[in-house]
Amino acid sequence: MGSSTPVDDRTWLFLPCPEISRCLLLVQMAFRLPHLLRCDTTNTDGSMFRDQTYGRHFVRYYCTMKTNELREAYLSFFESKGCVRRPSDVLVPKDDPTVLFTPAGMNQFKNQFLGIGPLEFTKATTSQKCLRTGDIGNVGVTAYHHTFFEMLGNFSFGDYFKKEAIHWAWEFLTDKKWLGLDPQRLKVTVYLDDDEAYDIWHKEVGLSTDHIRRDDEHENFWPAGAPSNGPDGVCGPCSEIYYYPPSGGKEVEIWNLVFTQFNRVGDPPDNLKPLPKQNIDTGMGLERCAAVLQGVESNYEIDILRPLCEAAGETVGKKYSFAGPEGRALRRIADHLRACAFAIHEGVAPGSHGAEYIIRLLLRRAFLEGYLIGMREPFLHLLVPKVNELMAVPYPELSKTEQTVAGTIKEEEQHFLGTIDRGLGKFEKLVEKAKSGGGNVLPGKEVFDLHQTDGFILDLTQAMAADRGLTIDMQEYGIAEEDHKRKSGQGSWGVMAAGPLDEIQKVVGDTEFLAYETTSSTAKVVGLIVDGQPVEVVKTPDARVDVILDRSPFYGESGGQVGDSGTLSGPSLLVNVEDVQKHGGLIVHRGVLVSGELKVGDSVDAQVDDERRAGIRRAHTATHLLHHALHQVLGDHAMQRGSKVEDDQLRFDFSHGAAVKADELLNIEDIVNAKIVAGAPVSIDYMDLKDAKAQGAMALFGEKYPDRVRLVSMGEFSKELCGGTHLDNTGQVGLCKIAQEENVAAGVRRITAYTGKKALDKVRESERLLEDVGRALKTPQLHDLPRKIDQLQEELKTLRQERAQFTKASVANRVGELLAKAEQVGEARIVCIELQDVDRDTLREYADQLRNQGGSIAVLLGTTIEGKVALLAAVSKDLVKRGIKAGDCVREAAKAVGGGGGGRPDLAEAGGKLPEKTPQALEVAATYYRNALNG
RNA sequence: GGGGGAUUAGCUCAGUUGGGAGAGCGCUUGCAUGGCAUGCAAGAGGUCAUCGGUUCAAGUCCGUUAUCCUCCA
Repeated sequence: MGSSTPVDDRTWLFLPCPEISRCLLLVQMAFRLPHLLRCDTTNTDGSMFRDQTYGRHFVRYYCTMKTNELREAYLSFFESKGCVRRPSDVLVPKDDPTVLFTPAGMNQFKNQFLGIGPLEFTKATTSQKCLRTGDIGNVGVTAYHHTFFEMLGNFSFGDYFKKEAIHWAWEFLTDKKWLGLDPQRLKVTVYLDDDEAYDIWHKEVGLSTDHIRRDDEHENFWPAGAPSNGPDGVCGPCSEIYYYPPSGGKEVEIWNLVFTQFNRVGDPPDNLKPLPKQNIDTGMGLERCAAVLQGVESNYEIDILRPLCEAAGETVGKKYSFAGPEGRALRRIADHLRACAFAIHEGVAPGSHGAEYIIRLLLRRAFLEGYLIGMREPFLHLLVPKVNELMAVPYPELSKTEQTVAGTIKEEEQHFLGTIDRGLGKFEKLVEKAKSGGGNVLPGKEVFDLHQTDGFILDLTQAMAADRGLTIDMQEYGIAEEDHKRKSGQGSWGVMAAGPLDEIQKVVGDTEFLAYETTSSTAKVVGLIVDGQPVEVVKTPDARVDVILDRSPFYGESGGQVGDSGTLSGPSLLVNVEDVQKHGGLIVHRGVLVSGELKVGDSVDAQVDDERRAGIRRAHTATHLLHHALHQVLGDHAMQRGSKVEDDQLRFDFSHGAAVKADELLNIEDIVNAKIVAGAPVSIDYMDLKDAKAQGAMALFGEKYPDRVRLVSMGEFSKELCGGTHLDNTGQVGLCKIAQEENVAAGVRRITAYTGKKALDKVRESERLLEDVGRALKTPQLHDLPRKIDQLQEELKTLRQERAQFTKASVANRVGELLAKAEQVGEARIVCIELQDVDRDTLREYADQLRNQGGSIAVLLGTTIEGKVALLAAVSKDLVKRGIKAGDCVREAAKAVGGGGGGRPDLAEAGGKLPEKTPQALEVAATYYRNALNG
């Protein structure tokens, strides 16, 4: 490729081009790319470029608008319009149960759109990292599909509306100071009857009518099709902006302006009620727009993605080119890996549930692309540094978790290789079966079963089947898949609609939060909810009720700390509060009405269960000590990944690649308890987030923090951002006992520990258990127990062996006698007798020895075991050949003792419930054998 | 959150309609063999994960618990 390099760190981009003069080419390129800085068709020595990807003639160029610059330009443009620049929300929202991943820029502003809570600003702009898996099949195939992408957005909460949104979008796209795109290449759409938007585009912006199209509710309404099909809630028409590339390729939707102006209530007609406050929600795909500005045909060719595709190619040993045979696979690897790296960075490791499962799926699909190319060892993790390098400008924090993320990915890759390995055996059997049946189709049901139980992704099975000239019955597969989906139960995503709690909050505002200062106070009831509906009064005894107070000493579950419990009381009124949750700024007391009645407006005494709160405080402070100890013993990578703090017990998840060794665990426990004994003071300070970080405070990646944070410090060794309730001094924890260490997801370990009273209880419990065992084994010296148990087991084994030998010997003694007394029918003998004090094994031993020594022989033995009859029939091989069947015999005989049985022709067993009838059963058997031998 | 599956010898795994617990590798011993993954023979090694149920009889059928794998949302 060309020898000269760009003047700064800009990356050359490449396009095929016709063989034309350099001058003409420059004009053409300048026309295409408003930000073109430099372009070339030849090397400095005048020779033509040669490249297998782009052919003989291509142009090499670079332009000012790198993706990072576009992102920055967008944000500063809207800042200049008065929007507040907000950081990207986390990719995996922890406090929004309606989504697994942030799907769009507006997600972090849900409450502002719904009018819940205070408005710190009325317009905002963001570049939001998003993850969607709905179109995963298209990723790598089309030019524009991603799972992970960034969305540029500007938002208005009752501030500016259509006019500004449209004008600003146009200004940013076409003004030479900003993107400077050719207006002739832009066309827009509006919703069918949105004349307001149409007129702004046509009359104010000056777009000619052939550049404006009206589209229906499925194309130009949010949510799509909402007027006819719902869901209920806020909605509105959209206006989309399309770019028509000079290459004549397909148009690209680069910007969608959503005008949320309605609240949908029920089905048409007249179901769209105007909202009192109108909002703006716009989204511009960063990668798409970058592709337009950089003059490339696909998002995967832009400066922050193409190098990743190329790096992916290198790790699998293939050269990446867009149209090359591995192009699609490498793009998928690049896309999925980017998504996984970001999610894992935020602490969502591959797992079996929720978001964690999606990440596992993405990672496995990415790995599979490499596997099908021929990779048989982990390779994805090698690309993590490349992702971080390309995304370092907007997300510098990625570098801090690089090792953990790469390690987690590597572990999952190895894990998946193991899964593939295990499934291969079953797959081979399927192939065998299909081929031996003469067919070349694998049954869909069994292929799905392979997928469902062994994680064999369909693509893999298909590829491997194709290698052997087999296909899969996809229709049957589809049926099995549907069936599984139905059985495993489909949950529905919540839609964006305000619930009764939001209504209450709009009226009364946030609950005043007293939990840091006190555990009891008087308060006024400002809202009651029963069965999800707001009510004015509750008087049914035992009714479950959610109570909202104007102020509350209760701590609502958050930051891993469980909600308080306690009571709300008044004259002749008692509500048991069992759980307390936070909903936005509200504290929701979930409880049961024990007595009296509760009305909105009532004054109540709110009393937190002090003892339980004290236990929670012990556990929470101990959690910080544990976090500190983990860093000391395991290293700084042992970052918190989640926690659950309860009454004197805690669960702490952290990243660590391997099981924590026993001695490490002891060491951790020692450090925690040393810090407890040290009695370090616990202090709480409020400060700006950046100051706290400057002090080295530990914060969770992927957690959203407000600008003012609460810093919890213990002595000089621990500083964490935390909203929980803590002790005044670490000494008050008393004791911390680690109970368990386990694996929860790839690269994530969990420690369970107890504090205070429960720690003591746990120790006592195991002591008592040991003492019980010692008593049972008559070993008062507990340290003798392991030896005692070994000794007893050895003894038991020896006795069993001796007994078996003894039985064998005693059987041998009697067999001769039994044979001597046996009934003779021709050449054969019949032995039908009852034995005393023998078990089933001994009966078999008799039968074996009788057959070994008795030549042609038919046997039926009976005995009584635990009040029930046991019968065993045996027939020597020569008699079996004559058609005498032990199974038939024993079945007949069993009827006489009220039972049934069966077995093989040479040996069969049966039982019955009537021991006193055993002689009759023996007679039935003898008769059966006689008849059979004579017949 | 829900679904499917697994758990049998030290290891890897078979085990049909319920009727006598198996193979390969490894281990021990003996014999053969001057050498590499040597050959032959014998042997040891099992709470069939757990607890309960059905049955005359459960590794096998049903349920519980634990651990692991896996899928769906």
